[in-house]
Formats: sequence, C-alpha cells, structure tokens
Amino acid sequence: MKRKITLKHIARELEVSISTVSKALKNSEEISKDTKEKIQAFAKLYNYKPNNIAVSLKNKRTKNIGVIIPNIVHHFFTTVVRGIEKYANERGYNVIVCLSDESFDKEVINMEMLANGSIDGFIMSLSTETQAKKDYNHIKEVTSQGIPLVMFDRVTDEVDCDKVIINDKDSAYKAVKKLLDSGRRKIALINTENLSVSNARTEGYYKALREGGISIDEKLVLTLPHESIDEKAIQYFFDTVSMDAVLCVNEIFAIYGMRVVQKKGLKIPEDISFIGFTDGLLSKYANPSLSAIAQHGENMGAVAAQMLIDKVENEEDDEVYRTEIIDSTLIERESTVN
Amino acid sequence: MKRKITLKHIARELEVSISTVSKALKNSEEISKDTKEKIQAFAKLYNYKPNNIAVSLKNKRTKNIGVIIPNIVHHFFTTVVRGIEKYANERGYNVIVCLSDESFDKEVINMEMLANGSIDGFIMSLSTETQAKKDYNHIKEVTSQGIPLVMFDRVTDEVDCDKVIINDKDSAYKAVKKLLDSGRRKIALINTENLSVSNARTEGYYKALREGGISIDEKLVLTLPHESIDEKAIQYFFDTVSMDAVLCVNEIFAIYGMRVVQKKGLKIPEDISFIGFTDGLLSKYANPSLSAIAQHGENMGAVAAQMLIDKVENEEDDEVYRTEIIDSTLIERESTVN
DNA sequence: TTGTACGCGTTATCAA
DNA sequence: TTGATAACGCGTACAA
Repeated sequence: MKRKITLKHIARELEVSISTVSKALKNSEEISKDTKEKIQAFAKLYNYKPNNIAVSLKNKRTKNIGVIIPNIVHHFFTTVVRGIEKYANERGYNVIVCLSDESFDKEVINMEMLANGSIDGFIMSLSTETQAKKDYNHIKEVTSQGIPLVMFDRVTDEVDCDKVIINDKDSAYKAVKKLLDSGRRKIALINTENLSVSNARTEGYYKALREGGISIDEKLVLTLPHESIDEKAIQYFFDTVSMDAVLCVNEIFAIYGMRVVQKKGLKIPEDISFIGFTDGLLSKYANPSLSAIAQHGENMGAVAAQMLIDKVENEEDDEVYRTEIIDSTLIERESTVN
Repeated sequence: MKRKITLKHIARELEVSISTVSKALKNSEEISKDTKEKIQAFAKLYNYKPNNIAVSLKNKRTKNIGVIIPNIVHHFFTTVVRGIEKYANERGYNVIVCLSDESFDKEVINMEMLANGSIDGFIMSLSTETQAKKDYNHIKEVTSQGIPLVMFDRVTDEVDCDKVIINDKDSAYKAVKKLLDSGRRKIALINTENLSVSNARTEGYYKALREGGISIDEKLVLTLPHESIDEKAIQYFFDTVSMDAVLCVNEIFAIYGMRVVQKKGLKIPEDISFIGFTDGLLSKYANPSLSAIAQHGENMGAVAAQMLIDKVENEEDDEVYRTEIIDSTLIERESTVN
C-alpha cells in the first residue's frame, strides 16, 4: 500500500529542500530548468497531489460549500442541489450536502458542524420546524462570523443575506387566473402551515380570486400541518367539498389528490382540473400528466452558487444583499383544459 | 463582524499559554480548577469551537466521507444518500456528495478532488460510462493509497473492496416467477446496456422463464442504451410485440411503459401487468400504482456507511473484504393481479 | 500547575 | 538558484 506522498518525501528523496520542491511544482521561475524537470518528473511518477487540508489551513479557504436542505423527497430540492453542484464544480468547489430532515435541531447541528472551518459559505433552505419556530439565531451566528450565506426558496426576512426565490405569490396568481380563464369557479387550494413559500402562494391564490370577482370560501382551502400526506384529511376534503379545480403547493399533494378524485369516479380535467407546484418526475409521468409550475430548480441552484462563490471570492464584504427572483413557468399538461 | 476565535486569541486575552487553553478546554486534570473555569467561561462567551481543518490536519482524520453517485433522477440513489447521511451523522461524520452524472470523466475528477485529503473514505456507485468502459484505474489508485472504499449497487469484481448490493438476479427471478404464477406467459423485459445490475436482473429473468418451461423469445427483451427514456423505441416495442406482462429494471421505464399501453387502450393489470425495480414515489403514486421491487436504499446506505466507518476507524487494515447483500422486497400494488 | 517546542503539509518571505 | 523560517490552528510530549 503506497501511502500518500508529500512534499517532504519528494524533498528527502531528491535531496533538495521542501521549498524548492514546492516552487518547482508551481513552475516557479526561481528554480533552474534542470531541477524543475527532475522534481516534476518524480512528482508525476509518484502521482503527487497537494493535500487539500493543508492548503485549506494555509489559505483559510476550503473550496467547499455547505448546502443544507430540508429533505430530498421533494424533487425540487434535488434539482437545486444538482444545479449547485454543476456550477460549483466548474469553479473548482466541492459541495457538502446535509439534510436537516425538516428538523430545527438537525439544522443547527449541521450548520455548527460545517461552520467550524469546513466550508467557505452556505447555501440553505429552511426546515419547516425552523420556519414554525422563527428562531434564526444559529443562522445569524454564522453570518455574523462573516461566513457568506445564500438562502433559497424557503427564506426569511429576519436574516440579512443573499436570497434566491421564485415569485411564489405571482406564480400562484397566474395559475389561478389560468383556471379562472378556462371557466373554473370553485377553485380549491391545498397548502401547508408555517412555510414562507406556502403563505406567499396562498396570497396569490386569494388575489387572483378577488380580481376575478370570486367570493372567498374558506372551505375551499385545505391546510395540512406537515409536508406529508395526511390521507384521511385529503380524502375528507374531497368528499365534503365541491370544487372544479385545485391548486396544490407541491406535486405530491396534487398527485395524491388526483388519485383520490379518480377513485371517486371524477374525470380529470373535465370534472376537475389540477395544477401543482414543482415540475418533477411525478408531474411528468402522472396519469393524467400534471400541469405544473416549474420552479427551475437547477437554474435556481446555479444562481445561488454563483452568488455565493462571488461573495466568497470577493474580498471586501459589501454588506449589500441581493434577492434574485427566478421566473417560474406554468407547464400545461393533461390535468388542465386549454 | 466578529471573526472566528482561536486558541491563540483566548490565550492572549487571558495571558496564558495556548497549550494551557487547549488543555483547559479539554478539561484536563493538569490545569487548576480556577484557570479552567476562567478559560472555559471565556471560551463559552465567545463561542469557541475548534477549527475542523486544523484538527483534520493534525489527526489525519477529516471526519468526512465522500459519496459519489451517478445521478439523482433515480429515487433509489437519493434514498441511499439519505441512509448514509443519517448513519454517518450519528457517528459524527459529514457527507460530501458528488454526482458523476453517469460520466467517466466526472467520476474521475470528483474522486481525485476528494482523495487529496478531503475525506476519510468513499462510498460510490459506478457511472454507466465507467461500467461500459470497464476502466477502474482511478478507483484502484484510491484503494491502493489505503483509502477505504465501499461500493454499492453498481459494483465490479475488478476492484477489491467492501460492497453492498441486493441480489438482483434473485429479485428479478422472484418477480418473474410471480408473474408466471399469476398465469402470465408472454413476459417482456426492459433493461439497459452495460449496467452490472441490469445484467444480473436479466439473468434472473431468463432463469425464471427457463424454470417455468417458457421458451425464450428475444423479441420480448428491449434493451435501451442509456438510462433515459427513448420514447420512440418504447412506443415501437409495445406497438410491435405482443405481451401480457413487463418487468422493468427501473421505475421510470415502467411508469412510461404504463402510459404507453394505457394510451393504446389496454387495461392494467387485466391485459398486461407491470413490475418495476425501485420502490420510489413514482411507483407509489402512479395510476395504477406500480408493483415494485423495493431495494431498501436507505438501509443499503446505512449498511454501506457502517462498513466504511468501521474500516476507517479500524487501525489495522485486514484486507478482508465483505459483500453485504440486502434483501429486496416485492411490493404488490395495482399493476399486478394477485 | 503551567509553558515550551514540535509536527501535521503547504506556501510565502526573506536570506544565502 | 536554492534553502531556511515562519505561519495557518491545534494537540501533546516533555520540560520547567
């Protein structure tokens, strides 16, 4: 088993000093052609690669970025991670992904773990528990240490940092408007408690209804406590409330809703239309395929990564924070009528 | 902006030596109660946390594990990552996830990047390109440096290391047997080229047919080049071949196949049954819901993480490699008859 | 009980 | 053209 080779080994072997080796490998002009060639050949032979950890310690730069997402059941988050990965790797950064599992405690632990030197900056989306608790001290702690942070999707006004979001209110507004335009009048909403994005989407829903001259009916709104399927609640909702369209704040709710109404013998989209947030595999392959609001997660991830890396590599901290808004797109499929 | 505090700062502030501070914070018996309390209070006040990078350099232990997966569109891989995460975090390890994007080059780059000190060990699943190329030098390089490695799912005999797999051949065998038992005779298979798991599943498929006394018909096997949907090929397959059941090596193929036959007016499962590998959200929420072979990815990830961390923390390297086989489960849903 | 010195692997500055 | 030295932050054997 050949152990990892270091500058010291090369120096000893070639009977030169460590600094000579270091310079030779960086092709420094200071070193004679002869020694450079000799050292470079030797290094190549033994496949020398500088130790990242040592370089990090020296430079106070890890070239790692920490990503904290609440879960991976929502396809949206995985696409964002993918976008971050792609962009970050291109700029020579590694991505350390941690899951908060929608838990406040795990979010705190993960952040503290990474904040102690492991990463140059954070990209994160809040856990539901954190948004419910409204306790952002762990995040403020990190930013106050000067660690750059970009929040995406589930963000909060209480933390000063760069942000990337879609215009949730407007996206929901447009979706509902579309439903109204296609003649629907009893438009339901399935959303969740405590989530910033869900709240914004709910606002858009109400706005479109008001503008459409539809009187608000609270019965048409089903608010589920967690982002998990409460089968009974959904069943009860569709059993007791009459509606001709549904907007759901995520695709899982929508897919599940479609199953329920199909079992009841309703036809989609003739009897009832569905639109879901997030354009994931579920939407695409559902039967009927689900009209969806694409959040362009990969793009969102790339933008977040760019904002973060720019900040990381930009020496002077401006203390100027931007909020980037990614356009969403309504993708019409079989679950709505044109 | 309060900068990150170090032992040195504390030492200077309290006019003691760095090592005194270090010892005091580890509650060493060597230090007097008075100084310990003073130092600990100060450290707590300024929220001192040791710098991971420095500790890593010193200990030659990063407490990071590198995970390289081919993609995240297959739900299976995300569940494995989740299992790794959960287990690793419990044991105080961070997980660095990299995507190879099914590309050989990206796999190589990611491994080299991480191998230079960033991680204590690898958990990986091969990219399709790597399995097609059969070039495993980058992996052998890593293991020969003494970096522990656990491969899962897409593995190869050419690399000596710990492995975690499901019994793909047997799982496919059982699935096909089930179909035979329910009276199906023209059982098709949709698989992919070059993937170890796909090949093993194909073997199981043939074995079950042979044992069932069914003559092999090559026309019933559709082999797709990549793990992506070739819509035309699939459409053509179902248009030209007559069958009463289909086994697919992943759930996306199955879901897509179901759509195609449904559009042709066939009834599932009356006219044709479907079984897919991977029990993901798509299977669960499809309409009809898809009978699936659950690979228990989360469990697989946890097992892989355990094997890896045990190896990492076990000083003497045994050079004894184990292959752990995770049981799969056939989950019967609406796409098959009982 | 406290402090000094060294090493982890690298790089940068300065001296030879 | 090359080498010695210090520094990044921490931990520890050893000296005081």
